[in-house]
Amino acid sequence: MPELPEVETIKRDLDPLIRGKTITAVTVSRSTVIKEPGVRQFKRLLLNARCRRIFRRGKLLVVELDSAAGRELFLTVHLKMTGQLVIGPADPKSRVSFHLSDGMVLSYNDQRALGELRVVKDWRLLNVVRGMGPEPLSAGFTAEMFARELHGRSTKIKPLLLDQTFIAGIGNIYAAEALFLSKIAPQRKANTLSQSESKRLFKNIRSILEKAIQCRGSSFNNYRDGLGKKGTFTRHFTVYSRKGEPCVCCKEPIRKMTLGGRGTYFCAQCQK
DNA sequence: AATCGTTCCTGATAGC
DNA sequence: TGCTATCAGGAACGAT
Repeated sequence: MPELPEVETIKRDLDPLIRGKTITAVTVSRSTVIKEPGVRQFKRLLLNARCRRIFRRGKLLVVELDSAAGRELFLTVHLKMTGQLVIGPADPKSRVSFHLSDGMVLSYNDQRALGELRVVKDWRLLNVVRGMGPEPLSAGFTAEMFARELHGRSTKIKPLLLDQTFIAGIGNIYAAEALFLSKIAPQRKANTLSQSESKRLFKNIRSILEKAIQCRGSSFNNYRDGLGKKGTFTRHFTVYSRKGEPCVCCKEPIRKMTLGGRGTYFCAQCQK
């Protein structure tokens, strides 16, 4: 599932390739992924629009455009579980295709069609963006801020890390990996973490996200980067999807439980 | 505020 | 072997 490192990789791949390009055609084969406005309007607004840049906020991709009418527009893409945004030759499996002025095609692929595409005047007004928590890798977000926020919460730490209004961009894989690296049990209440545990978790969230970005993401199921290639962080998983396999640290079998409705992998021996 | 269930969706797979 | 029920989960939403 695309989380911050995967979405960041896509953003970095696509940005230099779409800058200044004009959208010459939009084809839609699965209209339900287009959430706003209607499909006709969606196509009309994007036709002959010019791409300025693409950026990321949390797990959301945002393409900044100048419309044919000279207005500022934003195409937002949330990949959810199986979404892919890939530039290259036309892809017959795509749900939505954006044909570009240089002959390349930006394809939105999505096996399960849970993703969401929008064209909006102001991306900051989207529900998913309003109230979104801090970017874990931004310089303005400090270990002290993180510790203070944890202190005020009585909810379990692992579901809290998945809460996008608490911190942006972390999903099921990196929450599990960061907690293992920090030796913190996923069911611990956030406000029971000591200062040193909070600080350790903060640092490890950053290091795991940075390392995953270096690896161009985790292709656990069907994630692909902006050029259609797999990421390699999957081979660095310590707990995620490793139920029954020996812990890399103590050899105890990795366990799986459900927390907040999500599969949660952990080592009962190492994580306290 | 925290927690739970429901919805969306389709391919992989566990279990009979 | 072959079928079917279950599972995977990001996020919004409503109920408790």
